[in-house]
Amino acid sequence: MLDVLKDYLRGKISFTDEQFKAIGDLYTPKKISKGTILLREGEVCQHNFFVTRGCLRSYVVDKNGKEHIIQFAPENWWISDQNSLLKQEPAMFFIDAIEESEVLLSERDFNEKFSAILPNGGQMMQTLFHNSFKAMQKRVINLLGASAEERYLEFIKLYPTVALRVPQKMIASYLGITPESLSRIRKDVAHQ
Amino acid sequence: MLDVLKDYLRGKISFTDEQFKAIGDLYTPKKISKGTILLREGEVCQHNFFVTRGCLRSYVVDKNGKEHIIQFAPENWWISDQNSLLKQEPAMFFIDAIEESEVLLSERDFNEKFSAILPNGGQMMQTLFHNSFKAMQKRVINLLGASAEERYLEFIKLYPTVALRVPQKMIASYLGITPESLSRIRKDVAHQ
DNA sequence: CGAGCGCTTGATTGAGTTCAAAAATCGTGG
DNA sequence: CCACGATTTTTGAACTCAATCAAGCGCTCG
Repeated sequence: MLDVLKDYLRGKISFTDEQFKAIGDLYTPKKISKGTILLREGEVCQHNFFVTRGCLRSYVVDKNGKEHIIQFAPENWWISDQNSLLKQEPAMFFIDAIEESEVLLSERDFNEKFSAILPNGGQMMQTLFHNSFKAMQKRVINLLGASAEERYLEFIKLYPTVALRVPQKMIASYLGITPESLSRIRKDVAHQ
Repeated sequence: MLDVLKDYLRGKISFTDEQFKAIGDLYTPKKISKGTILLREGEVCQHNFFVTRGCLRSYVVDKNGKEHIIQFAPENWWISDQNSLLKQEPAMFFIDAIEESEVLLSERDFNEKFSAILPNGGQMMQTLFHNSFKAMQKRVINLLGASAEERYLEFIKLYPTVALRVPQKMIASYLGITPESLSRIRKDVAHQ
C-alpha cells in the first residue's frame, strides 16, 4: 500500500528512499470494508485518510434525513474533516467507504512530522490545501450559476473515473439533485 | 486606518506596540471609491485587501453575463483571490468596492514577513484560512440542501450588518436567486 | 427635474421534485 | 452457479418553487 503513496508523492515533491521510509512510518495501513463509517458528525476527527484502494466519501445528513455528498476520495486522494482534525472540534460530516478500500491513516501531528522529514513538506501540504479550497470555490460558483445538466457534465469531466464506479444516486447527491433527475439528464445527454 | 487593524488583531493574537508598528509597515492604506475594480478575472492578483471602512465584494461573471457574488468584505474582513495571489495564476474572479471604502493592502510576501515579526503569525494566518475553507464548505452544504428562503435566513443570521447595507440584488446574487425571488421571499418572511 | 436604477408585483413558464410503479442490476445464500 | 430478494435505475404524471418577462413605482444623483 505504501508504494501507491510513493508514486503519488513522486509527482509532488522529491525525496530519498530513506526519507520515504520515515514518511511511511507516519502512516498506519488499514483495510476498510464497504459501508464502514470512519467518522460521524459530531465526533472529533483524529485521522487524515489517504486512499490507496477503493473509494471513500464525506457527506452531511440534513434535517430531512437526506445525504449530501461533499467529496469523493478514490485512490490517491486524501479525505478528512480538516477543521475537526486540526482544532479538535466536532466534525461537520460523516466519512465512510463506498467500496472495499485500503487507506493509510495519519495522525493530527502529521504535518509537523512530515515537514521535519522533508523541508518543503509544509509547503506541499499547504499547496494541497489551497487546491482543496479552490475546488470548493469552483463548486460554489457552479452551484450558483449552472444548470443541473451543466453541473453533471462538469462532474464527469472532473472525475471521469469516479463517474463510472460510483452509484448514480450518489452522484445525484453530490450534484444536489434527485436520482430521478439525474437519470433523465443522462438520457438527454445520451441523445445529445 | 491602522487602528482598525490593531483592534482587529487584538482579538486574534498578542503583540507589542513596536511589533504592531512593524506590521503596519507591511500595509499600504488606500481609499477606494465606490465602483472601483481592484481585480479582474484573468489578471494576476498582487494584493490582499484588509477593509477598514466600506465594503468590497468578489464575484464571477458567467457566460450569460450574470454576476455571482462569492464574498462580501465589510470592515475587518480581508479579501483577495488567494489562489492567484499565492501561485501567481490568473484570477478566477473580480473584486470591487460596493461602497466608498478604505483598505490596507499587503503584498504577496506578507505571510512570511508577518511570521517574522510575530512568532505565531503564520499559525494565525493559517487559522484564518481554515475558517474561510470551513465557511465555503458550509455554503456548499447550504446550496445543496436548503431552499432559497432558508438560505436567505441563514445569510441574515451570518451577516446581519451586511444584509442591511448591501443592495438586495447583490444579496440575491450571493444566494444564487433572482432579485425578484428575493423580493417575494422577503415579503413572505415579513408576514411570518 | 428628468433619466436611470433598484425594488415590487403580477402573469406565465420551466427546470427539477415528488410520488408511484416497473425494469434492471446486484449480492448473497443455497 | 443459479435464484431470489433488495437495491438501484428508469419512466410517467402531477406538482412546486423559482425564473422569466413585463409593467409600474419611488428614489437618487447628475
